[in-house]
Amino acid sequence: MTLSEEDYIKAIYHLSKGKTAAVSTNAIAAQMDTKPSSVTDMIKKLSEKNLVFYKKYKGVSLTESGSSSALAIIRKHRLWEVFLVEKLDFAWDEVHSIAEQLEHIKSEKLIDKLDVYLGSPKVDPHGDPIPSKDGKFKKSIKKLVSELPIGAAGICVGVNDSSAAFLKFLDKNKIALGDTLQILDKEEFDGSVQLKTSHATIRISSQIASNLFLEVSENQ
Amino acid sequence: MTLSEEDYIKAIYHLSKGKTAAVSTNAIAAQMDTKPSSVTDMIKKLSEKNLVFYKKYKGVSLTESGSSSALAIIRKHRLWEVFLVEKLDFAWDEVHSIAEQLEHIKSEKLIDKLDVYLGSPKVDPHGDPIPSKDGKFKKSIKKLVSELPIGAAGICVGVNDSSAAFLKFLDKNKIALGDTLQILDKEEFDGSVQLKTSHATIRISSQIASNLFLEVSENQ
DNA sequence: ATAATTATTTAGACAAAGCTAAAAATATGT
DNA sequence: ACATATTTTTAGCTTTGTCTAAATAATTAT
Ligand SMILES: [Mn+2]
Ligand SMILES: [Mn+2]
Ligand SMILES: [Mn+2]
Ligand SMILES: [Mn+2]
Repeated sequence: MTLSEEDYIKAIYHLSKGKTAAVSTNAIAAQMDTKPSSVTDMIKKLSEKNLVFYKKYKGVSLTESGSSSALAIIRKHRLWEVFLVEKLDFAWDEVHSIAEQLEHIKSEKLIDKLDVYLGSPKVDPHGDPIPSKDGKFKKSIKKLVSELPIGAAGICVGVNDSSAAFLKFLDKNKIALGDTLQILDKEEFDGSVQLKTSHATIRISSQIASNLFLEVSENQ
Repeated sequence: MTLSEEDYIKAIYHLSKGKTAAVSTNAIAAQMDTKPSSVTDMIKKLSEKNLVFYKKYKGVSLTESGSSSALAIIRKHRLWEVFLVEKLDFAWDEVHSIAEQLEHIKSEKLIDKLDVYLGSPKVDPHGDPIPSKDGKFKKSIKKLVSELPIGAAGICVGVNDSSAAFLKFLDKNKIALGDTLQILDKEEFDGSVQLKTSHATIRISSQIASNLFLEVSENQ
């Protein structure tokens, strides 16, 4: 598989995650920041290699083989992210683009040894689960503050929008990665949320609430 | 610079190291395991980008810019090799092909942090020097046993030929990476060498002697 | 000084991955 | 149901990096 094929397979995986329907050409083009015509070309190639099911005009979905390839790439991506943050001291919002490159390094032994070296982590620095070597992982336990019910608590593991303005807001309110946060109240009218942080109780707007991810315990 | 351009620049660097003459098209083709016509094509592109001096039929040599690019890639290659051996516990003869991929990852910050994490090593696992960020390094102090005079001693840092047969020979004679070896005598007739190892005094053939690298102190 | 050999370059082709513009299929609104 | 809009595909072109075969330059041998 070429680097580009790997990125397409990964994009298709992420787009079909959750949903059951086939993924559309335009959706892939948007995700990959490329043109629909290029996507059609690539889809044909992936179909030829039995990585996707493809019916003209009917969208695309991963085969068994495509799905396990996607999981292998995601495993590499997230293990490298852990390495960058834990060992090289990168900030969690700097590692994605580097891991986007490292995920394509070809050596099974390298990933096995990296996994051992990192202590076989189960989640990456953004709270996303790391698939095991055979492609299994706990279903995502990462939720937006806006999706959680009153009373729910969790560990802050990431943001949707990592703009400077938003990160500044978190800083000002002393919210950091790893902090435990609890939802005290939700205002139905405007979607604002009353949040208990490690330092204070604050009220955040619905925009903020739908940008902040918490890792919550399994049964939420 | 593309991955392929980087590999060509590195090959030209290695081929012109030591020698003053320009590097020939055929030499590059042999080193890169490709065809001379492909080399000519690539050389034109590199020349266009001012990475090499090129005169038709007269060979090629690196410009200042080409040379510093080569050193940056070599720095990355060797730092990753140190990482693989020191941190991931790879054997020194397994790391080259993986580093051949890792050397192309683009992120200055990544290499700076990797360097710090490894304690700014000065040599790679094969005894080759690691250029500093600004492209400086001690000239190679790695010599073949066959090139050294009687009396010289050094640390075993590598082999030319890593065939199973040769590695088996080293194993049988209890010669390992990091061992100190000393040349006790050289036979002019057949080039064989009497060698003091950590465990015994042995006689090695000229083939062996020209396959075994020692790191010797600067003034040898 | 020629002739033969070797090295290098050119010409033309191909596969991968992308693009634009146009055509065809599907979906939507009235 | 039909016209309009949207989505998807096709056709044709570009760039990068490779190849083979042929042409040309440089070197070596007689
Ligand atoms: Mn990628
Ligand atoms: Mn991640
Ligand atoms: Mn390389
Ligand atoms: Mn090395």
